[in-house]
Amino acid sequence: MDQHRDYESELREAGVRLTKPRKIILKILGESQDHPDAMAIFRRAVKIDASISLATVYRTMKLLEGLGAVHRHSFEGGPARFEHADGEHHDHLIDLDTGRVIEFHSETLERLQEQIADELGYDIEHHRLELYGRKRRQR
Amino acid sequence: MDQHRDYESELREAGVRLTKPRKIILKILGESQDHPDAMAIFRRAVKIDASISLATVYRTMKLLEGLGAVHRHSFEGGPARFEHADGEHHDHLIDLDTGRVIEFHSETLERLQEQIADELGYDIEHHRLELYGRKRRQR
DNA sequence: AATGAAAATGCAAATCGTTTGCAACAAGTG
DNA sequence: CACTTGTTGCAAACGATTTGCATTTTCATT
Repeated sequence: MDQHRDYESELREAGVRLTKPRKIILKILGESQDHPDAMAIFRRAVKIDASISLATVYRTMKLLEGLGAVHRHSFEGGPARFEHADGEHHDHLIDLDTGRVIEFHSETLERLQEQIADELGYDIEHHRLELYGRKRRQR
Repeated sequence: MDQHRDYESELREAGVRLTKPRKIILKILGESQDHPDAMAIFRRAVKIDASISLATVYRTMKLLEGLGAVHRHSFEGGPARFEHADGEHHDHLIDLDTGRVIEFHSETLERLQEQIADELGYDIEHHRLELYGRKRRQR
């Protein structure tokens, strides 16, 4: 789909102001390939503008989440981590040794979930699938 | 498998003392068909013994989790919820309107997950699959 | 049944991640 | 450039959970 959404325009259209902290956070999210938590975003932001506060990071993440611009993930034992909502839907495999997050997608799996919910008489609003594992040593 | 594990014996074998609070909590867990959180367990426990403290509930849940006697689930937005580890593995469908938790199991789904992890070069330690949905109105 | 060492408890204070009230401030309109 | 309103930074509040510590319990031993 849209590989490079123009979040700044989207925000403006949504009627929210394009402030300095927001621009900086948006930039950071765009450049992040990992899944940073609020504190990590805050630390990166402070390097660009020392006056940014952690509260604003949290407020901005909530705003962006509401606008569908970022996804919030609450992996086991740890603060929420974020990723910008570019790209397509995927699930996550968390490396228990490094904390690294690997994204994957399986259409079969998606359909299977829907089928299961359907059999239980439910419509899925959203779902959460996380695999926690360790790199297989050797081949 | 084991439909009625004798947790009291297991605890003793594990070298932990069978105290009054622990017996009460174990009893509550055994009788709970829902997935109570620490506060709910605490409230039920207080009815049996008014001197129990919330801290002990938390400590006991951590202990039981470590012994594999209970599973801890951190569903979206809310405190951790627990269930005793009887029965077989299953995943959860959370009713967004009522908060009710419905358990389900799919061997196909389990195998699919393993296959995906395998392709990524990982061994799954455990996983978390939660479907969030609403009851389909009508047939 | 009485003894004692070790473990477990209750309480309150501390912690972590996150949210909020409020006065000062900045964005976008005209 | 001024005004209106949204947004910020700060610090205090928050909910869930954990912890330090003095006091109680458990349970193996007498």
